[in-house]
Amino acid sequence: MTTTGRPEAPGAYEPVLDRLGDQTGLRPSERKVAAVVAERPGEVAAMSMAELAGAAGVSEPTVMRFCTTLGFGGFQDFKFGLARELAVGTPVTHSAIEVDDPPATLVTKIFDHTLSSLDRTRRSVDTAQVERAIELLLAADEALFVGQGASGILAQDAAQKGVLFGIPCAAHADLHQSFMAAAVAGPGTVVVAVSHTGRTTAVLDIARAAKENGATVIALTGEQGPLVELADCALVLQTLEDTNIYTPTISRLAGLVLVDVLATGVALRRGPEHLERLARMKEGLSRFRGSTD
Amino acid sequence: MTTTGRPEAPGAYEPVLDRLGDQTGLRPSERKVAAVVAERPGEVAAMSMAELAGAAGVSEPTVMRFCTTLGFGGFQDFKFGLARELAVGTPVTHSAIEVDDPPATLVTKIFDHTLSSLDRTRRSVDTAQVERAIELLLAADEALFVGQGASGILAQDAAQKGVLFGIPCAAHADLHQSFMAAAVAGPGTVVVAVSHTGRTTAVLDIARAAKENGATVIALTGEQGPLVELADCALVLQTLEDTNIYTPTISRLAGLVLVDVLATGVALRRGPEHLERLARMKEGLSRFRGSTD
DNA sequence: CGAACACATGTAGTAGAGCTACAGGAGGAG
DNA sequence: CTCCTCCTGTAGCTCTACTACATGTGTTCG
Repeated sequence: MTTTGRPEAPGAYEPVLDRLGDQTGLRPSERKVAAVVAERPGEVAAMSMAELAGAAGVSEPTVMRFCTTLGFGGFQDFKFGLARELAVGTPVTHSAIEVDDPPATLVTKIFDHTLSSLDRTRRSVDTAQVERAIELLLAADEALFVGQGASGILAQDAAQKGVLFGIPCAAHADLHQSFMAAAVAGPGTVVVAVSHTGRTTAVLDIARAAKENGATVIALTGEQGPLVELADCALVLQTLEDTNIYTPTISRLAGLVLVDVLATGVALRRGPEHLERLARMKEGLSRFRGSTD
Repeated sequence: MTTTGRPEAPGAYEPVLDRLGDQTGLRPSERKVAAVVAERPGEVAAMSMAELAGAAGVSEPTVMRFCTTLGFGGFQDFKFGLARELAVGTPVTHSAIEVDDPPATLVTKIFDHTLSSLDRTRRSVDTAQVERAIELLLAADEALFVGQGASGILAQDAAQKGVLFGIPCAAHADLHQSFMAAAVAGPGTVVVAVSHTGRTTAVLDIARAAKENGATVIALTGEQGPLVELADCALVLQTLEDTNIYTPTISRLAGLVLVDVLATGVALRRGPEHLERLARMKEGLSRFRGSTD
């Protein structure tokens, strides 16, 4: 965006609630403020300075100091940061799922966690690599999506977007088939290797085989590692630390969105007549409702 | 939450930017304000009343009237609403994808759209139906996930969460297999029928067959329709109007998150020893890195 | 065709918000 | 015990958001 200090959108983003925990560097009375904020962030977002000061049992300047200590320009700035964080969903760290949560709470917590996690992922996406991936896909004659387990589903999803990519796309359920396809690949093939861990051996083997045949390899992964080193282009998706039971979903969601970005990017660059074909196809699809989705 | 008029979190939620388009009911000079807000919402969120008035070329009370006309309590309230909406991502309606968008813009727009769309979906989820679905799954002996095309991938993903559900889960790539499975289903079987349109004939047939055999049917769909009428429990996910090329993804993402909610809900209710088994399994998985994801 | 009305807009004024400079007081070191 | 340092609250200032009122403009009806 801009490089001025004046925030265009509400400020450079650093998690607010996270920092309330490590009270190092916070003065004693400021911790009272932190406690109130951590306890009822929603209410605090609607409070005035005097109200928050009263609720915490301190004076107004203390609240002010609390804000500046946290790195905000002032109380207003702090409130916006808080509102922003609340809007995007309370990170699960602060609202861990409990065994006796009713379904309504469960829905809220999981959606919140998903939203805030996707939000963070967005900020970590390397657009240069995305651009490169789009170019590689544009130059390719065919694409092969490879992944195992959860990542396999992501690969299949990507392959379904073949019409957008405008080239033949495949994602084999069986990795042996993928290996065979990679073994006969040529310079015109792009292999998109999906692996959350970045070290799935089967996927690595396939990527390596493809590369030896002169094919291009795009890595879609969650961590640095052997797959990234091997690939011509690496899309690394940072998600929140995976600590919970239901975790792998987040990275998969982030992957899906990124595949969307790639597909859309490629489709747009293929020019107007390609987009027209897509529109016609969509129209046709909707007319023959009842057999597809 | 609370039932008081005083907003706990920043206000009852109604899209702000959407309403800037239909300028019916807006006074001429208020439209100048609306234009500025629609054009540079990010900057506006950081402006004071005087600044916005200056930017729009009107007086401060006009800005004030603009806010109240939109249904906000005042300028502050409006700013919070705006900030909230910006935080969660600008809906694509207001930042449609252009052919010449650079990748960075593409990433931002698509992520924004996804986030805001998921945000809306969250608000429309019927928690009573979620609770019912969880109960049905808890009572079941086995689960069968059915879907075609994009929804098929969703079904597969759900089936992969079988360990969480704690019962045998299947999702056949071939719908004939699904039909056969449904044909031999009994009262202990839960069929989760996934269809974005809610009128996919093949899926409907399978659901109907299962129901005739006494199985329970949970519908996971995007619209009211025959599937919902047929089902014992209907999870209807409202997403933004599907107008764009890359649309189906949103509904699929929403579906994934909801499946997450179901899986987590079921797992939690199965009791501590089930959770322990899960933890052990996860640990085992991470140790044998290199073959799974 | 003109007068009166209603509506839209800006001007003036007020209470309170956020922020700053300064002084008092508690706690620890010498 | 005394001094120094850091923390906290008091007092005051500026500018903000908001309200009441007056002016102007467009429209309708006699």
